[in-house]
Amino acid sequence: MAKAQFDRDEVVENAIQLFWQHGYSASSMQQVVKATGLQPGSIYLAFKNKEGLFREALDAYSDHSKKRIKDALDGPDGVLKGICKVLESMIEQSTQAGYNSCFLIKTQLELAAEGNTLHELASSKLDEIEALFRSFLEKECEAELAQQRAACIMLHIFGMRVYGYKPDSAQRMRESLRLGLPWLPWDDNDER
Amino acid sequence: MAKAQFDRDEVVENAIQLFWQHGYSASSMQQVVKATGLQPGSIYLAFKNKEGLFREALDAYSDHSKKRIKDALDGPDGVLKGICKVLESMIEQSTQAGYNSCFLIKTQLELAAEGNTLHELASSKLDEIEALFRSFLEKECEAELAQQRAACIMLHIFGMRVYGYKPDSAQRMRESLRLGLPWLPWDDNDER
DNA sequence: GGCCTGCTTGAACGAACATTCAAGCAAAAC
DNA sequence: GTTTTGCTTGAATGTTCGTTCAAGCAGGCC
Repeated sequence: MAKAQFDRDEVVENAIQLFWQHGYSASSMQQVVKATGLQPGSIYLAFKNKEGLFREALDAYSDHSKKRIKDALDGPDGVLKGICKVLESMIEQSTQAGYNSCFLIKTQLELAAEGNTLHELASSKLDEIEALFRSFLEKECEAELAQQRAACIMLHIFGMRVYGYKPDSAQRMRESLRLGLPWLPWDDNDER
Repeated sequence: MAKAQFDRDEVVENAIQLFWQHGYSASSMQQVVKATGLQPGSIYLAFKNKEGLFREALDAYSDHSKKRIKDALDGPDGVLKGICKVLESMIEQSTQAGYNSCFLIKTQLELAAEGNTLHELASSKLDEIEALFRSFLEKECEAELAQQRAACIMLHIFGMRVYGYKPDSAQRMRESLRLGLPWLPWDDNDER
């Protein structure tokens, strides 16, 4: 018997790039074939169909995101400082050429029709990220406050993921974060 | 010569509903034909192509949005109170069945490829809305502060337009707004 | 060595896509 | 009343879509 001759993670990584950039509907299987280097038959055997590959790409993207957040919040400077770093890195991303918001948010908006399973998958992944912030915040304050603050963080993240398309918006976003999340230990040196 | 036998505004309004719900790529001309009641030939004569109709829909949606904001901020209770009302009405919208974020934001994210003219059109419309808030705020405070506050409002609006998909998020959004925009005259009676 | 198993290949499929255009038609112009 | 003008019709166009599948192929197993 022959084992799969491709690296599944690498294929999924390429799929993330394609789907993240163009969205679900605007990514054709022809583009997928080109981006992954696989032939149609191999893709359909390994992932069942376009939706299966997309689902796996969304999963992998979400895992990366959660890992990055966990690592930052588990870091030596503590939870609150870690949150600041995560938020600042998102601002940083928005200044780079080819900035593309967040794959989960784009998917949630694109496939927002009621009951669409990919929309719901993206929503649940975003919920998990909010739950992640909440669980870390519960080390710092009581449960209800932690939940409210996690929601407030998500609202600001969502805002930045859209506002980031505006050129030269980084400074404005930094100011807004300091105003909207005053309980975070902002470093004024960051505020160039 | 025969004049157009359809009501252009009505057609555009139907196009808004379709494109707003499904996005640009996932709306087929067949669906457009059904939604508008026009035959393909009439659509192509009147709007040139799918992109032309979409552009006109985006224009009309943006005009409606700006008008609603202007009316609220010109209202008898003053600019700041008007802003509160606009924001509260957005929270209200998110609680309704079939909630669908904001057409401009969805378009900006869906067609985010560098240089896409529809992406840029949506971006410029969002900029105009920010400029609208700024011009009204300049009646209340100095220019630089007005600009910063307008940006902060937009960030919160963007956040709500995404966070609103989460069930039962209305109360959390109200709290976040009061915390993030403390210079607005919030009515505690609204805070059920 | 010869069979089996299961991945790979890529041409082919029907369906759906955006768009076109010749023919039909009705109101305006004279 | 006749001609002209320009919107409407809807079948047809060529392309691209997601997906399938028979044939090819190569390592694992006896």
